[in-house]
Amino acid sequence: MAATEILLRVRDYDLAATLDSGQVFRWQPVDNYWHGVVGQHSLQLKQKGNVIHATALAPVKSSQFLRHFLQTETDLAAILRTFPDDEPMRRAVAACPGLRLLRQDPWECLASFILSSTKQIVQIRQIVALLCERFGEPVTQPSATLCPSNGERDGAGDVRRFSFPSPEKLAACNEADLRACKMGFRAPSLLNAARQIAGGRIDLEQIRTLDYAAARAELMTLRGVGGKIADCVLLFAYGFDSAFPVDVWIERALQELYFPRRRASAKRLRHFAATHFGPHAGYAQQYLFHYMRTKAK
DNA sequence: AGCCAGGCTAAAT
DNA sequence: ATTTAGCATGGC
Repeated sequence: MAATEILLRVRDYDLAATLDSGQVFRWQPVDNYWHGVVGQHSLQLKQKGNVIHATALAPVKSSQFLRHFLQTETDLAAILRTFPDDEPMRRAVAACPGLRLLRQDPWECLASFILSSTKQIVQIRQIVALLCERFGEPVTQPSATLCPSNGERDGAGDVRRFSFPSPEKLAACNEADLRACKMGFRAPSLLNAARQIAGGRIDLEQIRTLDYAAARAELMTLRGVGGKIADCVLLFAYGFDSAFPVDVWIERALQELYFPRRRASAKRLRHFAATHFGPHAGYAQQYLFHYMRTKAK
């Protein structure tokens, strides 16, 4: 099969940490490469120093989609300079200096985070993988060496991959179809979101044109989408850098790192988060999240 | 066995 | 205006 090699020069970039940081759920390390899918492109990525090597398993016209997804032209140093100069932030950045935010497709991001509530990241990955296998389109040609007995790997150890299922595809499902992907009580929320979007009642492209507050309110009209999930989508898919998703890890981080003496209410923590971290608060959030998750182990 | 997991919603203070 | 069960499922 024809493949395309893409080389991207980067600086201040930690590809592995970024793909494994809980903002995306479909990338896995296989033999020194990260395997994943961006849109309809099946990709293998690896970083050597300041170069990211990408192999697209089918021909691509331009590397633009990949540079956009990876945000390789974002000046990370400039963003880090806007962070508050305090001890917790310095420690969080020092723990992973090349951690980045990606720029995801809004629907994939929204759907994935609807599935994320009270799930561990490993389980979110499993649910999303099942959803894509069942309802996505194959993005790699199943080869003659494909072993149907396990349905996943061919002779070279490669993994069959699928696009993320479209809203229309999921809108045509019923709740039981989705529950079969182990998503439990999240199934009706995902189904509703798919139908709202497929039916044009929510326009994910139009949300780009709104300001942060309006975009957030629009996403939160969806059942199963509260402030945290809306902020994840605004940050990871639309690039609203001021969005600061507050989950259990971040709540713990703020409490332990910034209010170690007294117990702070959830409201106080949210207010602190919204005012303390500056115009790229979302990046700061990602550093704190990564710091808390890695220092625990 | 029981608790908790990148939450949200509706009900109860 | 805040706090608290219930919600599926799986890993430990």
